[in-house]
Amino acid sequence: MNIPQYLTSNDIKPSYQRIKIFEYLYQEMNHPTVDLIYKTLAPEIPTLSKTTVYNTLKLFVDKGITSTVTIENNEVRYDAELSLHGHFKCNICGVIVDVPLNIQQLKLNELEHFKIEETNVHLKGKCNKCLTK
Amino acid sequence: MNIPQYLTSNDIKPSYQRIKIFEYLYQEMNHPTVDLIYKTLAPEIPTLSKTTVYNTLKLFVDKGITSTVTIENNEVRYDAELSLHGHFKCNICGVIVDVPLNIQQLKLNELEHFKIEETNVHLKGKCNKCLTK
DNA sequence: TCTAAATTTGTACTTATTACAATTTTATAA
DNA sequence: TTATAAAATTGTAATAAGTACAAATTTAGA
Repeated sequence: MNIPQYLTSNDIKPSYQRIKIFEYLYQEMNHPTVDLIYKTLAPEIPTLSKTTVYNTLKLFVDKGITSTVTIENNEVRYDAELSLHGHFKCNICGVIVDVPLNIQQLKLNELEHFKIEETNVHLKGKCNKCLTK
Repeated sequence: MNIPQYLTSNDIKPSYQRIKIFEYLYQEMNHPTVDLIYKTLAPEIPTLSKTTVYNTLKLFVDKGITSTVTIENNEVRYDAELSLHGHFKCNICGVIVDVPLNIQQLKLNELEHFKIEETNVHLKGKCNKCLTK
């Protein structure tokens, strides 16, 4: 994955900050919060501002290369994985894992005449690791 | 539905405020925010405090007679409907409608050894009403 | 190199929610 | 009925995520 090229092809000028932020999202795939992104990147980008992180993620979302995960109501998380999938969050260790989803599974008669533009599936509980401890 | 009795049977003392707040939730079924509950009830309960609305909803959630709907990340909504269901929010008019769900539809092999304690399905798009305008 | 546009940054502001102490109400026992 | 303790409610202050916006910096083109 050539990130500058990927950004350019999505109508985003590949500035240093944008490349670094997308690189982090894409390589970690850890559904980070703005705060985690900021705290992780600030040491290597000493001038980084949290506003830039907010601005950049908003841009990524607008351009369609990142989606938001609102599995908790007091923080937004970000995800560079674009295929349809849900999320499971472990209430013990806090890890968020992707869950493959078949959209067909959710097709519902009740919404036949509705236009569904966004599908979010959020599961919570205890992950395998924490259960076997 | 006898609300005082219902609250009592769920280990909640049926104070005037609690009865009124639950009554609103249960009768309107409109997935209100704290703010909407407060603004709606304040005229009939002049001494009502927003903190009481927060406290009361937290109590309802703890006791299991209300659930939260985090379909938007900047506000929590509340729901007195306890059966498993999802939510659809219209991006135009803002209405939130319940969507029946079959849990079986979501059973996923990937989470076989996970313990799922909560399932949230949030859909967004345009409702029938707004589409035909 | 100069200039305009785009980007980044820092500060102030907004707003949902929480913390907490003071007040009020309720329930109980003398 | 009255005194008292516990519970509930209230108001204010604090917290924290996110936004607004203007100033500073960087980038790109002439």
